Amino acid sequence: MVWADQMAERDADKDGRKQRASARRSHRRGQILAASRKVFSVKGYHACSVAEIIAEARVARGTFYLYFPSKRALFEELLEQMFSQIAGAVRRITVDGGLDPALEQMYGNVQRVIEVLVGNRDLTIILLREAVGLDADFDHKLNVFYDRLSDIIDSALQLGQSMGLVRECDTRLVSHCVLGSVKEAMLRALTGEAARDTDELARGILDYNLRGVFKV
Amino acid sequence: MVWADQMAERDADKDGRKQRASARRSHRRGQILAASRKVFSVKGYHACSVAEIIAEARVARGTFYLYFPSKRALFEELLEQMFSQIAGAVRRITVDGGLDPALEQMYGNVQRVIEVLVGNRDLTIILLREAVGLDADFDHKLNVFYDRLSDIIDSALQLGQSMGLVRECDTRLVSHCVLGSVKEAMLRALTGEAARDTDELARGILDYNLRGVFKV
Amino acid sequence: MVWADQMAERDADKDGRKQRASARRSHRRGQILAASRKVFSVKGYHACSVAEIIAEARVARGTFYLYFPSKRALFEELLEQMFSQIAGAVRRITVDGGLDPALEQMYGNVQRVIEVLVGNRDLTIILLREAVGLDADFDHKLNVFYDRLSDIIDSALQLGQSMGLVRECDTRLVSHCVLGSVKEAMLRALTGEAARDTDELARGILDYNLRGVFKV
Amino acid sequence: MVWADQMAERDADKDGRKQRASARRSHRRGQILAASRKVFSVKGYHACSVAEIIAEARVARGTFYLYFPSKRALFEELLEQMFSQIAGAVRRITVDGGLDPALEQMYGNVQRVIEVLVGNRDLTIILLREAVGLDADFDHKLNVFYDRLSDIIDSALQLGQSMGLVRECDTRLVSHCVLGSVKEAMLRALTGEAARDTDELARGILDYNLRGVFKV
DNA sequence: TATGAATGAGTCTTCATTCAT
DNA sequence: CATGAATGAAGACTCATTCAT
Repeated sequence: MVWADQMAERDADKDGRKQRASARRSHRRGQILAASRKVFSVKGYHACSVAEIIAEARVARGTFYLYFPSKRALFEELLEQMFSQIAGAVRRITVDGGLDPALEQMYGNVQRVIEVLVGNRDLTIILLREAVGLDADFDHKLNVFYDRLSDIIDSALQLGQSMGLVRECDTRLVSHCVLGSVKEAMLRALTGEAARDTDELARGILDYNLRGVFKV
Repeated sequence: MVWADQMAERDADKDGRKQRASARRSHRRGQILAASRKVFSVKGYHACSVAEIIAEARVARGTFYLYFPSKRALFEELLEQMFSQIAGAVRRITVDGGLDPALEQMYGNVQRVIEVLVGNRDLTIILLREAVGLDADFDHKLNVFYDRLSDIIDSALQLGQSMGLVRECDTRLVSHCVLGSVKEAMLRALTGEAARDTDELARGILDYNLRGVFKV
Repeated sequence: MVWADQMAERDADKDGRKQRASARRSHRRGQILAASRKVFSVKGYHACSVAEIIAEARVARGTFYLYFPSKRALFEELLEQMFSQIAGAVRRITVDGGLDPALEQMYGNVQRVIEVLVGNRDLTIILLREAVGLDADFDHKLNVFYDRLSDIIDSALQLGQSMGLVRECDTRLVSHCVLGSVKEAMLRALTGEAARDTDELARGILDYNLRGVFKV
Repeated sequence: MVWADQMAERDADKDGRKQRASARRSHRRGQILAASRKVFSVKGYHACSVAEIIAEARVARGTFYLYFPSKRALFEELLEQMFSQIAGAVRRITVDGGLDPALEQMYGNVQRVIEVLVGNRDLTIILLREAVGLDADFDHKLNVFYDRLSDIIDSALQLGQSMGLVRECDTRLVSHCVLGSVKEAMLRALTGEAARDTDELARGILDYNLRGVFKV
């Protein structure tokens, strides 16, 4: 074997090792992330200690801090995941073509969000139940997130108004109402014992938001 | 002054002292209750220590435990207060006379609740933000409370349906939506910097819930 | 009524008041003393709080400190009572006449002590069980007391030796043994459910101490 | 070095580390146990705080709770040690051969017990002075222990009676006397400044118990 | 990289004692 | 004298984080 080959092989080795190491690395992270998701969703942030997380993850105490700087940071990352997934599911309503797409787009948004929430039951419960009250800084992050969501809703409403679809109203206030109705309905749907059909949920929530409870 | 008079006077004295003592007693309770309401609403249950409460209340550590068996019990009492006030503001819709009273009754409920919430800003924030995640037992209490509210809404919806006022829908789901919309809207209204007009809020929230966002 | 008579009457009044006051005073003390004796003997010094004592005595908190400078001082006084009673029951053996009086004197001592112990069951239990371990200062007092008792026993033994009644032995060591045997036997007798006959106890303990367990 | 060897070595390493860790672990326990033994024997259970124990043990607060669930549990373990050592030193008297072994066996028991007590001076002082009055549950344990000892003495006495060695007497009462005499004599011997010869002590105590104080 | 023993700041709670009425 | 509300020092215990191996 010539020199160059040896080098090449060594590099390959190194890469392999790195990849393996990296895979192991992310594996560890995943272990911890998954375990914490499970534990947090059952007992809540405050009621669950690092000890419980590492026990569930079958990882040593030190290892935990090898991958996460603190319990709080881990929690933040967990929620960050949710943020991006939900954010990814929501798309701004556009009016650049198609027939009556606005409504369909809204429905799509609602359904996609619900799917994300249902698909990440544990994370959703965490997000909806107690992602609040950790400290001022954290609360701020959460507010920003919900503000973003509510902004999207707000602008959709305004768009609807300009299109003559949405009635006269305080869109700011109504966007909060919309957000709240989705949050509560979903939390109930996820924590209730009976599993609900995603589509039905989406349809029910959307109907409520569009038409209210009145007959006419 | 004869013996009987002296006794009577002494008794009066004693009663007077007792009354004053009792007044002081409840005053202290009030001090602590108020201080904790303030502190909890700013920093949250977990982030605030007994030390902070007694500092705010300007009361000694021992005094705290003279009036409340534990930090947790104090918190529970705070929420219990809210529970009863809100519950007291909500009245079941009745149909035993009057013209179109149902709608007015709903409006009255919404407005009264909002008034209670606005009038107890700190408590409301505590209730809406983090009265959750303390422990299983406490969560249960909260759930029971919200269930009761949502039950009241539910039966109002069913009544409305039987009267032909409310459209066909999953009243259970919709009651959660209604509850959620009120919770979120109120939390935003109370934590936002701009104070909002109670009446306007009530009207906006009610409109949203009755008619949805659609024009027609 | 003439002046002198009035004065006399006033003085009598004053005395009467003083006496009554003093009687009340000692009455209060007695109340507290009795209550604490009861409570201490059941739960022990550390396990019983001032709150329990005043509850049992039906006396206000402040009143307690009107009669006793501290919980600890009260306890000391309780034991002091025991000390003097026991000390009063023990008399030095004398040889100044009578036939074989020494033995009878010993028996008398043992029986009188036992009577005191039995007659003050609560105090005895307190004294024998946990009058130890409060703090160095207190332990010292207790040691002094027991040393005095054991000294009395010691000198009785030495006297017995000089009279040819008591065998050759380390009287110091034996005096401790004697003391210990009485303490343990009495504690068992008093805390055991079956009440024992005082005379029988005295006889049994004395026999044991004089003749040991051996037949010959 | 082949793979299997590497693995073996790694395992050996791991084992080695574990063993060392375990050694360290028990070392820490020992440190704390020793420190508490010292502190407790001087100041007593109640008068000594966890702070003092960890100061003496030169260990952090958390470390204490790493090895013992509570101050009380530590204390219990300390006494448990004594229990088993003393219990191990006492053997039932048997009559299945040898010449006059019963007496020698008794002497052996007494001496072995005394050796244990002397060899664990601190623990003995703790046991004899204030292993009482902590709480009902603990007192019970202690009573059970002493009952066991006194039972052993009792049955030895009964055996002695059946063999014609021990005189007619209430063996129950006498067994308490014997126990008490040993307790008191040992406590005095251990807390007195002058160290005493074990053998002399044993002989003195045994003589006292067998023959009493009388000459004949 | 992985481990888990060690750390100590921080928390809640108790209770003997004081003092204004 | 009597009261009991108020005090605050002191205690036991927890748990997120660090670090030597």
